[in-house]
Amino acid sequence: MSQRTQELTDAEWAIIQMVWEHEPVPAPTVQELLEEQRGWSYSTVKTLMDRMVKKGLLTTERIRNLMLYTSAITRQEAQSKEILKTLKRAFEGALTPMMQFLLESDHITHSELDELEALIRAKKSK
Amino acid sequence: MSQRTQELTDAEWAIIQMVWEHEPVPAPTVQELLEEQRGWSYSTVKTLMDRMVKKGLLTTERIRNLMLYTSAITRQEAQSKEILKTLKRAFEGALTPMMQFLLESDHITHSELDELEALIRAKKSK
DNA sequence: TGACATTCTTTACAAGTGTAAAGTAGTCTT
DNA sequence: AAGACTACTTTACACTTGTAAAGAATGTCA
Repeated sequence: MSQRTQELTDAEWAIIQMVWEHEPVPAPTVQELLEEQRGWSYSTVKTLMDRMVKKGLLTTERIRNLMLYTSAITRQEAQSKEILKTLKRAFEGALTPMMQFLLESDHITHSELDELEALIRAKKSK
Repeated sequence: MSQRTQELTDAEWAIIQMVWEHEPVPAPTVQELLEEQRGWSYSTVKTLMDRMVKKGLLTTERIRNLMLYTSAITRQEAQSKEILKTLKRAFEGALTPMMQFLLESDHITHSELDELEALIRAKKSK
């Protein structure tokens, strides 16, 4: 059980985000947190979370009758995996074209550009 | 049929990459091109491609007995969709953290950094 | 014209995903 | 102790995805 290098599905992303922010957290709380955003019923959330435990994405600890869920992978790990997937699939592994694409997409503000410039400069001087 | 704003699966990415590079292209050719990489049989490739037609990702044109496939979305559209998905899922829509993550992650070379810097500067002056 | 070869079509099937209803069990309140 | 809450468990079901075998149709060469 639980070979990690799993990919997260969309539903799993929604859930694990909440877990990262609130862990250790019981399923009902996660359901409430996602109510608005997704409109999932308790059953749905609980089912998803239990599947995630089986996959090794979350772990549980039982306190009396309450199950508390905790993430089993870090946000960084998950982000990294996700980005690499996109990089491989859509850009055939080439990082610069992907960055370029991001820059060119119109969703970037002037101040974000400044920030990035600073980041690059910092990176270069290292 | 064929509302577009579909996401591509992994198999679909593999196929459409070949289509972009060789279109208009018949299924057997795509199968040969992917033989090495994926080891898919003709049936598999053909099934996938026909599903993609149904989804509006590819179109076909029949010449006598040969079906030629052509992409119905551009590489840019697909890349954009893919990146936005990652951005939304994994970075809650925040572009700078994602770029930062990319910068900090792997082996960006010095010259790539230069390139990016230039891109940013160009973008800013626009 | 019959035998190959090539390509297309039909059908299938298991695993994974999104979604949840219904039933059960334990806890709290009066 | 009965009823009401709350949380957990079981079961289900349709749709998508990866994978392909088997059969049908068409074209080609001897």
